Amino acid sequence: MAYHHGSLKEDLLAAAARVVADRGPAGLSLRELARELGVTHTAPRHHFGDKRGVLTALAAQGHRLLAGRLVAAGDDFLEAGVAYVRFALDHPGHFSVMFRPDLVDEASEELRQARSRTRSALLRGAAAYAGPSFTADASLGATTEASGAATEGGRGALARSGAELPPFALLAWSAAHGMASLALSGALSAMGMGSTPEELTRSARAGLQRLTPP
Amino acid sequence: MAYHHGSLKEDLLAAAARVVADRGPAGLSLRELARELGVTHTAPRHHFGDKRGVLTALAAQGHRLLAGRLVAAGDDFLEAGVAYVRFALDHPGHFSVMFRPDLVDEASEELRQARSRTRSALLRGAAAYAGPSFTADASLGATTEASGAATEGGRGALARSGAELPPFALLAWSAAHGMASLALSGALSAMGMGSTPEELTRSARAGLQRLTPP
DNA sequence: GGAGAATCTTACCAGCGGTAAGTTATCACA
DNA sequence: TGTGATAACTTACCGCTGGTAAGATTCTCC
Repeated sequence: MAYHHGSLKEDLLAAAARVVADRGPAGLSLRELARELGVTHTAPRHHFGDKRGVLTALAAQGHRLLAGRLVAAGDDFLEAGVAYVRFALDHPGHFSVMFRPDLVDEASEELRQARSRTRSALLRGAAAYAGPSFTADASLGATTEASGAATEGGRGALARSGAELPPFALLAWSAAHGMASLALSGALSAMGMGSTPEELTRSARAGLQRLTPP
Repeated sequence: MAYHHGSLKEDLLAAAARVVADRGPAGLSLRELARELGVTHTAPRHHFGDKRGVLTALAAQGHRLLAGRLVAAGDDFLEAGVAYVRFALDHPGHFSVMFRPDLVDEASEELRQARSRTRSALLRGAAAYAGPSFTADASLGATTEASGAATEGGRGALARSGAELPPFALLAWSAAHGMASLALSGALSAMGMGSTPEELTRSARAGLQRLTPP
């Protein structure tokens, strides 16, 4: 066994995603991860600092993935919502830490940047749906990795002032988020409302269609 | 100090709700709770078995409270949604374990009964909104504590088959759940969309109003 | 007042996250 | 080519946690 693992950082992240996916963030043990990868339990510390660091990196990676999917859905509000749900089902490990500020390092610059992309994509979708009265910044740069922190200048009213996010947009985001959360946590089945991913996708689309812009 | 604490079970539950409310389920330490109440760390075991047992009791208590509020909101679909969000904000400790089957003891009869009340209340609200084409059982018995397990007979189509919950109802529940979750986890503020409880309540009402029944 | 059950304690175990200090490999550069 | 700096990883330790087993104390009720 080589002293240098080679790709410990990536492997740790991938293993963490897998474990979090089926045991939740609380069920993650750095020592177990390290054992699995054949290193001692202090090796991860070098790359991520501590457990919080691992979850932070996972969240950032997730935000980059999600933002990419939302942008790929284009200006279609419905498809963006569906894409949100599908992302959660496809990457449950990432999803379950992405919107949990209590679990991550809020000071992480990597996380802030990644999260800002998701935020922009969400606002852009809402703006497109709401019509010309709201305008979001078009230059979201969803694919450039090292694009630096998003600048606040040159944005539309919607993108600039989050607090004034129109209720329908907040509700739509909440709906997609809630549906994904309920499904992933197993609450849907526990409440006797089991659904396959396919049914859930259909329900999301059908439900969002009943939501009218202001 | 008396050997018998007197109300250890209730006190433990109340303390647990408080701790979970501001540190999450993972941040709960039975030992810390026991210290706080002046007993040794094995005392809780007698009442709840283990940590999972505490969270299970908390979830069951929460479901009874929530079901009560939903029933109190009557057949008004909008108000039920708003009540859902308000409940989450009022009882964050309870709420954060109620829809997390991974954290509780699924075999608990107390939990099953409590959860069944919430389920009935949710379905009843959806049925009332959807109109006479869907009918939910009227005898939900939301106040009788020892009513026993809900019988499956004599229910309307909506209440009987959860999988066929109409998309708009699932979306509405998801929206209320998602909004509450995002607010409680701090994700709303983290994404730059901070909202006070009052704003959130208004947004929930305004958003749900944009949702049309089939 | 005595039997039995409920309630709580003492003593112990393995596992976890985290820190400090030391070892080994790789890489940049003379 | 070799050497010094740095990155990558290890060993050894700490306190805390949840959980179990076995025992002590108090209450209940006949």
